[in-house]
Amino acid sequence: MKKGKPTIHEIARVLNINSSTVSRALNNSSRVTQKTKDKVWAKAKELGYQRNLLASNLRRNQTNTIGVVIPRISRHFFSSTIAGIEEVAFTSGFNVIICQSLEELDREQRIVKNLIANRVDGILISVSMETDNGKHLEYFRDNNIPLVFFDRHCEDMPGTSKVIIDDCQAAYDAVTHLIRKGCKKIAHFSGPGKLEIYKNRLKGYKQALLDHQITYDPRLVLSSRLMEADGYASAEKLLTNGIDIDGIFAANDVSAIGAVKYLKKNDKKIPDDVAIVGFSNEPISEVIEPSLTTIDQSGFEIGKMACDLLIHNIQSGDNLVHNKTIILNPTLIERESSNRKTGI
Amino acid sequence: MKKGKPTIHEIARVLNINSSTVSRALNNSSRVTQKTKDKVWAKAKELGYQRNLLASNLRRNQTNTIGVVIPRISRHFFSSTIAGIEEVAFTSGFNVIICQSLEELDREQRIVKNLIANRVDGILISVSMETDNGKHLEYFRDNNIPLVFFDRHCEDMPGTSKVIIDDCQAAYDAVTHLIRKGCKKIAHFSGPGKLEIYKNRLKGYKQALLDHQITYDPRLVLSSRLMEADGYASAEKLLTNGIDIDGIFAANDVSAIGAVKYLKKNDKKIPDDVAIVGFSNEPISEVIEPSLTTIDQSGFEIGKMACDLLIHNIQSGDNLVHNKTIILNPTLIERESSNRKTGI
DNA sequence: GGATTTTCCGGGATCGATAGTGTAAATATA
DNA sequence: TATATTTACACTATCGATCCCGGAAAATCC
Repeated sequence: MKKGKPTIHEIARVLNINSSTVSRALNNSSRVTQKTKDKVWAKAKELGYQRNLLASNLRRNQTNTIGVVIPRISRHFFSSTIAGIEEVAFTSGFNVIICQSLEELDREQRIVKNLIANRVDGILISVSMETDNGKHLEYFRDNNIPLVFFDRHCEDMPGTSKVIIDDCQAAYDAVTHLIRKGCKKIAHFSGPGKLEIYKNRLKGYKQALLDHQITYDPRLVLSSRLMEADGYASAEKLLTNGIDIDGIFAANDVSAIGAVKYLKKNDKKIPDDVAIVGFSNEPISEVIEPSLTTIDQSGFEIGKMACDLLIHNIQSGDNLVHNKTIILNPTLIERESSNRKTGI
Repeated sequence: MKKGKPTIHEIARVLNINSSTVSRALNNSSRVTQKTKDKVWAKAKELGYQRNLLASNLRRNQTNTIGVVIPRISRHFFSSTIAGIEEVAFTSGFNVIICQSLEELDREQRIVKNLIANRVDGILISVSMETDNGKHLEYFRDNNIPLVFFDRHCEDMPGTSKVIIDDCQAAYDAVTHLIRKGCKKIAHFSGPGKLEIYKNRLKGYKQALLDHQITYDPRLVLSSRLMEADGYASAEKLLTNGIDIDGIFAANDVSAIGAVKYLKKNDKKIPDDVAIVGFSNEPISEVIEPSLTTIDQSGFEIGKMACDLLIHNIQSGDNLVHNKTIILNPTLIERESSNRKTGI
């Protein structure tokens, strides 16, 4: 007979008290007697009352929700960050909306608009490969809504917090590791040049070569979107063009695995003919044969720190805290794909 | 000087027209002149107006949002379903809220409550391993909010749509495949007995044995939460207890891989000593050595169909459609882990 | 016991957008 | 020109919860 969901007014009507009192009772306000609270709680349970968060959020002008924008959830690194984010968010009473850009700027822009329309209290974002500026994110700065980058960030937004890893150092370590293992001609699979993280990984690559008196050869750097097929194609391109290499540093594991597959298929020995280092420590990198040397980014930690920072910014309401950058130091995980006998 | 975000009233005030007209103009209603629309659009852009979905949703009593509850996004199967879900949802103008239960009933209940409070228009759910009844989901049925199960469903909710695979048949095929390859003593790694899908996989396992005159030995069925460590432990348990096996049918890939790791470590040959079949076709199953024979569930298709069904139910508002069950037929993918020479 | 403070609750406005109805102006018709 | 009809917008209530203000009742004090 009553079709709609019960509201506080419904409860108020039945109990013959005012709806404000019901609201206060449900919120456990000190301005209501325990006796009244009990009555209200009982009746609410009886009617199956469920607070309408739309109304509540509208009135309070806050949603207790944070938006998370990532390229794709199927990447282990990102699902780890989400796990970290959710852990922190949950204990602080925040909800999380997860959105995937699928590496498309267009989608990312739509998502961001939508999060704004949904009035999230803050946003955590790791931008897509197509994102070369933060124009679509300016709204947050202008409206004083906290935003924290993690991992992939925009260089044109200086006044923004971020939690990143030292990509340059990580790449430097990876390449140095290959050099120590005796590699002289190291190729680098890089991502879209727009992205800071790939620029920095390239920078680390170059610096490592420089510091070890190896001349930088631009033909050895191949840019792509770093999917498995890209890694496969890049390896193929190098070998079929007769470009001689004895090591590969790939900017992610997936492309490294593509290379592994090509090399194995063409009877190249890993690591003895070509040693390989990936990036991100995807679970698959441990299982593949040979297992892949890679850089562990500890996504879970990054997620936790980014979310901590964001919530802190939300709760302090203080823009002065906004500009905080946390740089984590990733660690090299040595596995078979670089385990040569022929070290220095 | 103006701190808050602009509203339609703000636009109305500036243009000296009524806010309803602004609303209608922004919604491109035919009840407003093009001239007025142009003015409103221009001013909205100028002020950086962003519609407040909270208010809009409250007023319209619909959110254009569907809630998705899955055990964990890091599982490839689930991230594929999400991709399918998002594709369909997006083209129909729906937003998606993704939530992970992390296989905990407690979390699942909280998530569901929260989705209700957020007034989602419908919900897609694949329940956690701890979920043995649908009590926390009754609200949807009672309030006529569409709900569609996919993959993991509750048997105690007969009047609910679901998109599932024929787990029994898939298991039957998998075990028959092992038998054809010459296995006589096939172990089965099963999940929590509460879940329909694991019951059905066990059923298919038993039926296949029966149909091929192999006696069912309860000692060969090991239940766990099917994590990698569980598979490892299960394999260890079988071998150290001196239980002789020559085949394993695992109810998911992750546990199968645990077994692979244990067996390789203990110098058992796969597939000649023990042949293995997993379930789900996780990407890792293709990469591991030996590559894993498994069942492909085509998560993307399941997600698309489930979302289609849900949106149809939402838009028709018709409870008669609710009870629709779609059963997909999964396919066996043969790889090295079951590729024995010693077939029948 | 009267005055003052405290306690507890009611009334009404409000958040921002939208739907239904009302009304003046514009247009069409006679 | 007077009337009927359409057009284009204004007005107002509403969604459900919350917050500020104020008033009556109860408790406290002198």
